[in-house]
Amino acid sequence: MYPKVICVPDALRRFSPTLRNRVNEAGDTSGDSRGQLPRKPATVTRDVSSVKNPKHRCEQSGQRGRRRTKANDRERHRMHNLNSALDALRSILPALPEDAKLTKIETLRFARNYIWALTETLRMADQHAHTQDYLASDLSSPASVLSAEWDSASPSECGYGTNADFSHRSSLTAVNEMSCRIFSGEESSAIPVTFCFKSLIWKTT
DNA sequence: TAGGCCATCTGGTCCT
DNA sequence: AGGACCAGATGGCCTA
Repeated sequence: MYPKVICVPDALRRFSPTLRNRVNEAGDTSGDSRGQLPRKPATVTRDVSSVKNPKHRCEQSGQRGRRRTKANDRERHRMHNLNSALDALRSILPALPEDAKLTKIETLRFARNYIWALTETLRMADQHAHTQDYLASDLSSPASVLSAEWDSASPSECGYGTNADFSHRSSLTAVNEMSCRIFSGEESSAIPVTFCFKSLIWKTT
């Protein structure tokens, strides 16, 4: 189903407690909260005269300049909306370890793979129900997936990838291997499927 | 210093 | 004409 596991060392850094502390110390909760300093205010425009690229040396006065400024504002607003949508997507994904924030591409990959994982869970639950009348509750509905619990698991338990896939990355950071068990309500009816947290992020199409 | 991620600016294209 | 969307370019910040 999934192709190869990709190695994203830079992204893994965000799971490091050390880096998380840096973020907290900076106190930056807006914009980029990945440990970088706050950006310039959105209303501050770039000094185009300092830009070397001729493309950026456009006339900023007169009607053309006003149109360009308005277009820039719209584009900024559009990108902010896009980022808000990404934040909304992050908010409904399972909690990350130590509040690490996924990058944009990681968020999209995680969401895609998480959807796949949920779909697989429902499919397996459905199969199980056919054989043992296992789940009387309506597991056929995605809304019935009430919670996701993270716990520790060895990479070999994940089912995707191999130990070798993770060993070199684990040496880079103090990342805990994470897995996700998806419940259908009561814990006693936990679907016997364990997903590897990192696999959901790193797996690509 | 290189590479990753990001915000922003910019001009082109398409649509209303 | 003006707005939305897109991709390229640029520079800042950060970590290894």
